[in-house]
Amino acid sequence: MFETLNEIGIIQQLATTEFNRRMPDGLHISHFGVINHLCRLGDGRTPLGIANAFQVTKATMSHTLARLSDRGLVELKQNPDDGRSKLVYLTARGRVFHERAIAAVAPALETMDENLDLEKIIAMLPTLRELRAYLDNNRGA
Amino acid sequence: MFETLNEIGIIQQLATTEFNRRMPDGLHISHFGVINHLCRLGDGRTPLGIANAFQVTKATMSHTLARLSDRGLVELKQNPDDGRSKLVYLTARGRVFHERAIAAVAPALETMDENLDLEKIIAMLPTLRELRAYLDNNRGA
DNA sequence: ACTATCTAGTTCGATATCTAACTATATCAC
DNA sequence: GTGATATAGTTAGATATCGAACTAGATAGT
Repeated sequence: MFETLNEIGIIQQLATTEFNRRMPDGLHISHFGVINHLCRLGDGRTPLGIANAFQVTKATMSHTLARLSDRGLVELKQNPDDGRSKLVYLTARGRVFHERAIAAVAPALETMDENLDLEKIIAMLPTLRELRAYLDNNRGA
Repeated sequence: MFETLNEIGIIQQLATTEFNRRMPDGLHISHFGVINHLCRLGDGRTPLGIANAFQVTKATMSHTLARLSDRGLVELKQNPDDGRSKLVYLTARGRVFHERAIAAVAPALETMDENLDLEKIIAMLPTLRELRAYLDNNRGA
């Protein structure tokens, strides 16, 4: 178990560093993650909802969204249904960034698909999801 | 592929945060990693060798070792065979820390073993190692 | 032997993340 | 309705990590 977690930690570190290098405009993969989430699943989501989707703290998401907002890639509006809350919307520039980021990363992903046994990698997904769900449900326990 | 990497990233984040909370003396899991490495495989290794084992930069390892040295958990000596290099040795306090850290983390790992399908998790190891090796060999490519 | 290149380690600046403390709004109990 | 508790988001402080620039020592080519 420890062995597996260790391997996962190293992979994540290598992958993150690699993808960060490829991100346009000096942005971080976490920024892409948020934009990608909003593009794929639709915008108008709350910061907390996005934080939970990525399993980061709301403080971290607040920071990430502030950066994205500074760059004009997203816009935060008051939630009309809840005075405490905000809703995050993509801007036109945000959608352009999404396209460019995908283009920057896609070649590396394709090369990986060609050089690794994709079937085995996809076969790990259910087990990885179980592991994630367990860790999520037992936080701070 | 992206899906899998994303899942791995989230697992690593949750696991790191969780284990960091459990580390004695406010130390970080990366500190434990180094001490554990030296305990299991023997000390008297170079900083760069340890950095490569964990796939972090030498700058990061320099920082980590400085912290461990401040706390008296390791000792850095000049390498008699190479004037540029140093060798890292565990202190008695370092070995005590190792015992305490193991004790702090073991229950959580055991609970995981009981609640998850350990066989499937171990079965992922070869594929994870391939993935790690690929990323390692294609850094900055 | 000398010079150019490579390697080991450190230092510096930037940044993503965490926890903890704070503000403001919602909800619930009575 | 009013007060206690819970939730959304922000801010402050700490730290691990990275890349780049630097120093010092080793190695190779001529």
